[in-house]
Amino acid sequence: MEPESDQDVCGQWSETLRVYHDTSCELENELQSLHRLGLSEFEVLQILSGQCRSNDGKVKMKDLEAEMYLSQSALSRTVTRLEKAGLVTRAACDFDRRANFLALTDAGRERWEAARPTHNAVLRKHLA
Amino acid sequence: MEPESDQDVCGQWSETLRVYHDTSCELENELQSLHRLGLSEFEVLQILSGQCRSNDGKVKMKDLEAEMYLSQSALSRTVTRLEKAGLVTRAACDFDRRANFLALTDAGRERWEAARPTHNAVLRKHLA
DNA sequence: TGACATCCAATGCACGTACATGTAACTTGA
DNA sequence: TCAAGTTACATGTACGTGCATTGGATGTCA
Repeated sequence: MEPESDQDVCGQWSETLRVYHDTSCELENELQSLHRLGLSEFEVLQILSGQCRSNDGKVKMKDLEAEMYLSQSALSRTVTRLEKAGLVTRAACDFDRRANFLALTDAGRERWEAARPTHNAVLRKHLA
Repeated sequence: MEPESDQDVCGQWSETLRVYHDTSCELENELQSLHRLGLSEFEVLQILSGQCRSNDGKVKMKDLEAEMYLSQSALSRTVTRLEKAGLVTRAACDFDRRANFLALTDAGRERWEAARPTHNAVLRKHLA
């Protein structure tokens, strides 16, 4: 907890920028070219897959939003793209008809499982 | 150099995402509201100021591009915005008329010096 | 010199994101 | 019970970015 100079934090920020840009750029390219998925699309599939915290296969938009660095509107459109691609389904919630339950389709789970090794490989390459 | 599990790299990546998004989001907001500067605009001013590596006050677009995580086209437009705002000047290079020399105007240096404390404060807050 | 490749920067275009707003559904309190 | 406030999600709009292409300048080599 010693005080840090401006140079220190500046250098730390540069390093963060480097890692972030290099990694997310390659993630974007690899996921897009190998699996036709944008990075935030992959991240939605990842969460819906139950990989992070267990779920019964259904996740509300609000919960999804809380786990992602994406605005509500961007998330809405991302899910729309995934829905049009047949990878997720929107289902109305019986108890609160404002809310949507999202779930992976079979195709969605297959696509995610196919893309996961690619995602992990890039992370290993840049962070290991 | 021990092998890292998928969980390890995944957690590391989550942490990087958190730091990156929290920090750059607040940088963007603070610089915009207090100094009418976007983050990449500030970064251009920062480099032109000679803060990083010394320069004679003139920097070529290509050199700028090499120091930023921004495409050539995005950089070209960013500089156009700064030029329209009267913060930088484009000057043709005598020796290579393909190249542009960029330089801060007085207003550009003033804006950068005003914004620098804001930038540093946000970095300290998130990285210290 | 001339023909062709390479390089620098600008621009048309498509796309993803954030902000502001709209719409419908739920909640609260008198 | 109903009006006002709140919440969930979608959508209009503006904007910054990347990719592909263009135009002009420089380099290369025969």
